[in-house]
Amino acid sequence: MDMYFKFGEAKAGRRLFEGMVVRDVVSWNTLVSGYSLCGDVDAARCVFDQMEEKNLVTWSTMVTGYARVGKLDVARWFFDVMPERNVVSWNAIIAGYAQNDKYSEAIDLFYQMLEVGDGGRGRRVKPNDVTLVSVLSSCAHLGALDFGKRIDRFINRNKMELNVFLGNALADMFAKCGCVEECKRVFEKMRERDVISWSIIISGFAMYGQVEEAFGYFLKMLECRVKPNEITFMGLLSACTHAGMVEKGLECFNQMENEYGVAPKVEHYGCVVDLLSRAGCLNDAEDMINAMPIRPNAIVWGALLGGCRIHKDVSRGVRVVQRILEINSDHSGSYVYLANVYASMGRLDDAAICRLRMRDNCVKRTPGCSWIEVNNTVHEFFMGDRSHPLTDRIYLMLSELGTRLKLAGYEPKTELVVHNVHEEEKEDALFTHSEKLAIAFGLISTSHGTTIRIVKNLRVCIDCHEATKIISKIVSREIIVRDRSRFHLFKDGKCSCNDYW
DNA sequence: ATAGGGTTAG
Repeated sequence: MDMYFKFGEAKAGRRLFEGMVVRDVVSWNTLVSGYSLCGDVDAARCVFDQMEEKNLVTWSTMVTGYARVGKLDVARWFFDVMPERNVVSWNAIIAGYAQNDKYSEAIDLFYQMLEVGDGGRGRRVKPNDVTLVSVLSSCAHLGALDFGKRIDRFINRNKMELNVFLGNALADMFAKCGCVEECKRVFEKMRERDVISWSIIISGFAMYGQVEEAFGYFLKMLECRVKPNEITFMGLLSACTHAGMVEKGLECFNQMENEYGVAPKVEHYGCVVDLLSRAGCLNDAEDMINAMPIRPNAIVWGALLGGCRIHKDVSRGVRVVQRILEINSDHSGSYVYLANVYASMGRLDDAAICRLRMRDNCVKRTPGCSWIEVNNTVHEFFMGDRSHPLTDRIYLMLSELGTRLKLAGYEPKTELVVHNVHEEEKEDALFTHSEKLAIAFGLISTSHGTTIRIVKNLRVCIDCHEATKIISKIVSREIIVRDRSRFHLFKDGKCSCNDYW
């Protein structure tokens, strides 16, 4: 019966169930999980409501079913009211949160799992490898290295075997938390590796712009006769993008289909357009979009727009904005670009109209956010944020940094700030960027010489990048920033990205 | 027998 459901044959599964002479709770559960597997939670719920005898499995199935379709509140309700819970029920709800991008909540629940167990009789439930996979994946997304390291110690202390799932999750956590060497160590230690393991280590090196290592592992992967997939090639292509290696990237793009039989998807085109655009090959980038066999999305055009901004190609930029707004009228980057172009030409009225249009369409820019983990707590900062308990000391540190930065020759890069404020206000706006707040907090709350690790949701801005380089020198600290697509290692006044990002 | 897990451009 579950075979039918696995192949999406819900009706056949149901017919088989109807024909059964003796039905026990297991056959009912199979029916419920079958519907849930096909994505039809409502049907699963309907069966659930008809069942007279329910057990742990029935309840857990409902938790998974609702989580799978993104109805987390309902999943949580089932989890909260179920009469007893075992490790699988906990895993179901934790995975549900993690898979719906609620990483902090997933980790909170993991803590609760350790504390309360099944809730009813106070019996503790011990996490297993499946639990840790979801928790590690959440750490990876949050960049929560300290917490990830504790999970690593838990694995070692309990002598848990690094199976391919757990090993992959652990290696990916290290890669995404700024420790490629640890990622490598885990990868080498794993007894079994699949295409996902190889893709993780390749994109791990890609995030640091280490092309040689990324392609080195690609060659080893081929030697081990593991077939690369579309995600492996995303890793390789983004390695080329992060290092500005146009020729190698194009070669890789051509080979993926011709030699390895992996058809490029819109994501791969996006990556190559980004590669060409950053390098200033705007004609080639635009030609590539126009010749694509699949429909370009707003992200592909957005990559070209980014290049127009870097290389100040205004006329192409305005043309690209039109194409983006045709596809997605909510694209905040386009409005901001256009407004800045008008403003820089002195057409302030047009700039204002553009911003009004953005507001009328209720387009919101994603607010910049940075966070830093200190003593197992994640501290989050937004631009101009004054909500942190240590705000006074943070701003004191910021102004001290400001003075020392200017002495060291730093000049605020105000050109990209909105154009209707005074020069001094622009500088203030720059100086309270979330990234600088997080760095200032890191400086006052960690001991001298400690590496500061920041994670941010957007790409690092040019001014923060310049400022962070100098800060790393004047305070003699390594500062590691993970932005939305790569790592920057600031040390002694320089950044590992060589100012290419 | 029936429930739980990892990688993807901007």
